[in-house]
Amino acid sequence: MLFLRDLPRKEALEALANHFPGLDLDAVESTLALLTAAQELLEAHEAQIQSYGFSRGRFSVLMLLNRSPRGEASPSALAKGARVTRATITGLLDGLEKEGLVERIPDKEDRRRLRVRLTPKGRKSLRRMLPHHVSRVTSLVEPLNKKEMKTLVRLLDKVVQGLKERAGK
Amino acid sequence: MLFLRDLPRKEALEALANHFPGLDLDAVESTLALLTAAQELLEAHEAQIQSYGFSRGRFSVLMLLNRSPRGEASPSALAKGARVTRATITGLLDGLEKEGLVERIPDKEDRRRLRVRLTPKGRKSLRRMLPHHVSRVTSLVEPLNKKEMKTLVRLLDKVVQGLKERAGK
DNA sequence: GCCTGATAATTAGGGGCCTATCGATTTGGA
DNA sequence: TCCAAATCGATAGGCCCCTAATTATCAGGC
Repeated sequence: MLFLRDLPRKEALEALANHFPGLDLDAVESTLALLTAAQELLEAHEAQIQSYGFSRGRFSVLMLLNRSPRGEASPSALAKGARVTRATITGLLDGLEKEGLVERIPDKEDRRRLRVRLTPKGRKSLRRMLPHHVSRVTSLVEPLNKKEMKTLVRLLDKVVQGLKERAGK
Repeated sequence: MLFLRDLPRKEALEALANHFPGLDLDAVESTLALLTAAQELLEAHEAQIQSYGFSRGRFSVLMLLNRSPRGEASPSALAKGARVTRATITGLLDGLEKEGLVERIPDKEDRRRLRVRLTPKGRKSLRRMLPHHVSRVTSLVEPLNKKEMKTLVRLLDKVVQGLKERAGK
């Protein structure tokens, strides 16, 4: 962020233009809009998840399990899916297990492994919040009509694509 | 997030449609694109800040100070600007002070207060990274042409506006 | 059948952020 | 004038996430 979010956008731009003459103000403005929107969206999303009483990490684990074949997955797979380290998964599972939402089952084929499984309570908990969650999340784009939605997807894909291409510096 | 990011978008949508018949798939798709993009953008941004050796919080504090009248601000003001609590600012200032980038100065008018000031070293540190930061951040929207930028701003503003309206439940 | 190296999950320790609370100070109304 | 409420920064304790190291197990080459 350029940390100008608190200023009216116009002033923010002028402030920047003063410090960095030759800046493409349209680019700055859209960047600002982009990053600000990104932050607001994720904050809103996080707040919603917390309203169910879960942290983002725990919610991720539950969602991933819910989607897996038999409501089961290895900690490593969960780590990959939730985009956190295996160490973090250990902690998340500790919490979820203590709440009785998941259980750890030793794997007899490979004794290094565990299988993590949703308990009935965990499944129930998910079933209670999922419909609300989906409808709530989906309502994010409610202000847009179909055509605008498609345009938004296209433009965001472009930006993200550029991000990935530039990732290798 | 609906935690379908790892699936090809088409499959993700079908998976959802199975569980929630009657869902507006266009809305889901754009929501998915929106949240995914938001996360990727913020992650890239965070990574960039960390490449300067700062946490997001510390970077915020420096940026806010850099913009204030005499490179000074109260901890409370910094908390508001950086969108963290005063408790968090205390910790961030501890770190920045230890690195010699800011200093805490007692306020003689109101002895509850402090003034936090950029040290010359802090100022120098900012000057070194700011141009790079601005150009790098701005390059996010490089893949878009002017018209697309304006469209993106308009659509994102709509979404964020809707977010705020819905904030009061 | 062993050793070497990979892989699984955990542990240890750290940073960032939070809420709740505290002690000091200022302020404003009776 | 005085006292209750508000405000300021700091502290305590908790959760989430990280990296690095640890322990247990497995797999492949000899």
